[in-house]
Amino acid sequence: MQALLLTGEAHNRLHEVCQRVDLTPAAVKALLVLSGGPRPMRDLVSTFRCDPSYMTSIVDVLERRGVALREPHPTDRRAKTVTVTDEGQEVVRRVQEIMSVPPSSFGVLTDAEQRILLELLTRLTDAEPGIPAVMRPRPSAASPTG
Amino acid sequence: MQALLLTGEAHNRLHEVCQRVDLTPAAVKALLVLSGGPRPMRDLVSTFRCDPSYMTSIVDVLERRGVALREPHPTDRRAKTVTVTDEGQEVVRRVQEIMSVPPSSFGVLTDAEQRILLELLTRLTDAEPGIPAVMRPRPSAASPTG
DNA sequence: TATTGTTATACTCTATAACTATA
DNA sequence: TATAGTTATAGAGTATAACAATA
Repeated sequence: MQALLLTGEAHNRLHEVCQRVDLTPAAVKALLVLSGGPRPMRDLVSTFRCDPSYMTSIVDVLERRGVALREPHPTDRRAKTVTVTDEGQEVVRRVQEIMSVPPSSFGVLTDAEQRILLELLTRLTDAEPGIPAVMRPRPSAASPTG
Repeated sequence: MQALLLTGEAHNRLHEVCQRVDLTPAAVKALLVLSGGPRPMRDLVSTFRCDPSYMTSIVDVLERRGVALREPHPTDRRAKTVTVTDEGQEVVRRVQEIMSVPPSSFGVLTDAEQRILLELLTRLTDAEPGIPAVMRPRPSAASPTG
């Protein structure tokens, strides 16, 4: 199961990931959402419920880092779509690999208990509107660290 | 059960709490830890793994707001202990009351499932070092909002 | 010499206001 | 007139460096 509880070990792990891939936490989250397919900035703004100016600065980071690209929107000339580059997809894979290893504390639960926890959390997050699909819990083959 | 998953609704709730009690999120967290009894600044610094200068500014907020007090440490004259005032204890009660109502998404789980989730999360957080007692999950009489 | 805490400062994160271009 | 996005700027949040007092 994914490192869902951003507390203790998993919280530190997110910062570790950001250093490893040389991106800020906000940029990593935006990149994960974008890995599902190109989107106009305004979609990102509504997904993250942030100010448009802040999203501009986040996408600036993604472009400077070479992991995403602004492109003209096909039908609306005011808008720009943001697309993940090949290097960006590689970064996404690295992030998901690191974050999919559960914190070592998961070792105190049996496999059956981990499956139950996963199911309950999945239903819980499904019932919360506005959580992007890539950030919802889902199964993983990995075993706990530590 | 407490609003443990700081995602979606519960995340917004924390910000709502901060506005209601006129404190920053960091100050609320420090106040919760201090409600367990007076502590020297250095303890808070190690609990929150932050810089001492930042803890100085957080305790400044608590003192200006009248919810905590710096007092001389009984044996170490370099140190200061931080104590919650009566008004501070009242604020703690209000914070705990608001945060103990589970997000409405918990309504998708049966009571039995909520108890299982609580047990699993309790064991998980018990296995994570460095999480202050007041921030661990625990039972609550309240029903989900919404 | 090491530790507790503060001050001054700087850097990161995020929002507001004013603006351009397009719908 | 309203919407998509940018720029410039300001405000929170958090850290680093230098320091005073005490251990």
